[in-house]
Amino acid sequence: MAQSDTVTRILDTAEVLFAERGFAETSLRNITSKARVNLAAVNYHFGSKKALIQAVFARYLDPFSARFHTALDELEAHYQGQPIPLEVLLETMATTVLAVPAERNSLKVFMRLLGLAYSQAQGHLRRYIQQQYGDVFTRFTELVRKATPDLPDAERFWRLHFMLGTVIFTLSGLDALRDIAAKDYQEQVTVRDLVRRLRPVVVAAMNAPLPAVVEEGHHGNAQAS
Amino acid sequence: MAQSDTVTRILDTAEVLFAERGFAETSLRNITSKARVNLAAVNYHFGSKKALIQAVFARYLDPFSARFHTALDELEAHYQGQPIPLEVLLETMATTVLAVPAERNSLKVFMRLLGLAYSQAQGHLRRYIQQQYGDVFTRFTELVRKATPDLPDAERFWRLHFMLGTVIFTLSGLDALRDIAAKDYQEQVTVRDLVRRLRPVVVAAMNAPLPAVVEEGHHGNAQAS
DNA sequence: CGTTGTTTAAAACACCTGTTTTTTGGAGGG
DNA sequence: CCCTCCAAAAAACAGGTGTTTTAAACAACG
Repeated sequence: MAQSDTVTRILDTAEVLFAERGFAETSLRNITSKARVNLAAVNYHFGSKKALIQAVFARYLDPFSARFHTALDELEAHYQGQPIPLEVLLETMATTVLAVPAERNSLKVFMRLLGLAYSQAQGHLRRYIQQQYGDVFTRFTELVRKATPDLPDAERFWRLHFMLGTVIFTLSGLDALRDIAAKDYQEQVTVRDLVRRLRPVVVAAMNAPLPAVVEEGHHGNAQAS
Repeated sequence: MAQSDTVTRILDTAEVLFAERGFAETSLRNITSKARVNLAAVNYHFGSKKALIQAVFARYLDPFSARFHTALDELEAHYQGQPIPLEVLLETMATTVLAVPAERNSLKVFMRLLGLAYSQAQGHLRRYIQQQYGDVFTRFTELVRKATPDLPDAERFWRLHFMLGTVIFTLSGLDALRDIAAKDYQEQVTVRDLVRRLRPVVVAAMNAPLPAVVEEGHHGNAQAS
């Protein structure tokens, strides 16, 4: 028991502290002291702080990836080659995301971590996630492509990322937003309530009319780099 | 010359490094050495690292706040009490955001900073921005309220934050996204191009149908804190 | 001229960082 | 029993952190 206990206690403590304060702002001593574990245990079991961070993510993303793959398998079997409606795809993804951390009641932590993965520079993390779980995302976007055949590829790409931003931004900053909302609207929102509000917004955004074509001629001081 | 030169050189260097690596990951020695300025100059001129961070933001947000107020003044004068259409409000905000850093060709930095302000914990920053520039945002949301009278207050609140997430997430992570997009779609996007794509999406999202009412009865294991 | 206040330079301060090494403890297996 | 193996504990390491202090340079003013 003593063996794995230390490892999971480190992971449990680390994910909470990371979610609360970010990676750079959380020291190994913060983690080990709160987990009542020796400082060297992190480097002993994980090798480095970077590896710890990746392990924290893997504990969420591995089950997510597995669940999502099987969910998509079932969808494809059910629709037998016909395009899966966009609403169904989005619903499936939402359900899977909500299901993964439900077992440990840590949906909030999971969302915060996702937000951090994108915002904190931490180049190694983005690379790790990309090459570890990129195929699930690729598979999903391919299904979305079949579901929205009228959308130009580039446009769909951007809109998917727009909506990714909406969801991650909202759910990862949920605590602060919830405080404001509760103060102004006497309403205690839950994550599931937010997902309910997000659904029509995301669908409408994906189905929005195409942007007006930009007039050629003076492609002026558009900022790059 | 020597007086203000040091200050602006610190600010110029700091904003770039902050945008690239975040606040905690950027040390004062990084800044001062790259700016070829003495280390103590930061604490001398700004007092602390926190104050430096706030000063970096103030240099963008002060002009933005001023410009946006006058732009809203003109809109209100033009529409004389009649509700200002949502598209006009959004367009005005976008124009103002784009106008502020255009003078120094630092739109990318501005966007990254906005993203960091929300994602990095840095409680002091959120508090500073809130109490320093909260009134502009309040004024804007009030105008949006008049522009969308059919939307329940809570729904509008959330949708505005959804769209805030979309914009900040997209524009602050623009470099990474641009790389992917360029690789897959042979398309070199500019910020202005993205804004053009964002416009119909945001409008459609704000005008999306209301979410289905949740069935009462079993308000089950919705996750909170 | 001397004095004053402001800016820069250099050094020191006290502390915290991730990581490594050394030492200790205690199960299994021969 | 001894001995190996693995985990934990304690200590040390080398370097970086924000901030403060001490010296020096320099302009402005009487």
